[in-house]
Amino acid sequence: MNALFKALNDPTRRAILELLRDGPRTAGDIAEAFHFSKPTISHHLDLLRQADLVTSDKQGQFVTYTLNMTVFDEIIGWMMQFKNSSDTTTT
Amino acid sequence: MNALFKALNDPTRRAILELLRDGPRTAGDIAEAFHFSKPTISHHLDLLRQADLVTSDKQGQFVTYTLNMTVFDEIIGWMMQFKNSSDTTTT
DNA sequence: TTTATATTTAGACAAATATCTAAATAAGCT
DNA sequence: AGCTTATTTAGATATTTGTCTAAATATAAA
Repeated sequence: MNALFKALNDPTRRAILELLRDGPRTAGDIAEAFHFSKPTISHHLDLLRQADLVTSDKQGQFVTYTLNMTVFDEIIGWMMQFKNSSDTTTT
Repeated sequence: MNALFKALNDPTRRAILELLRDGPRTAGDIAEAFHFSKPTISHHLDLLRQADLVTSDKQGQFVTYTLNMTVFDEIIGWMMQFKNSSDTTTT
């Protein structure tokens, strides 16, 4: 949970997730989409991977990153716990 | 959105939110629930307020903090955008 | 085997963050 | 007015974070 919120607490990393929403991308392609150095993007990808928000897969020289959507359920669940806290109505 | 994720990126602040789930609390009551100084908790409450996750209301000497649940919809909405990214089925 | 390409690792550094103590502010009480 | 209680503000400090350049690693191609 800690790694998850940590990973989400950066606009570049959130933008990377939004980019991956359109499909998997190689590290190089992701780096080209931003005005940061490749090592910087590599570091961001590492944090996203630590949070399990993305998976990586090496094919030859290329490393492809893919969005892992299952984790979002965890956060949504955490959020939901607040939504209904003082709401006693039944729909 | 930035202030929101920033506020959520700290275990103490998330614990404060969970505490407020059971109802409003004064700054002092919240501080007592943690092993940090009052100024530290005051600062955390400030960040939560900046993110609009809580509201504060001064009654005499006491400041009561209340969970603001409407903001959670914003995050849940952001999350949902990922859940359905590669899901083309219509329910 | 040398060269080129893709990516990560290492190390440095400035900026942001979480925490503390001391002091300031504000309200209530005697 | 003076004292007490509740909370915030100010300033200091150690840690974490985001970024960079240079170097290392790994794969492919010639």
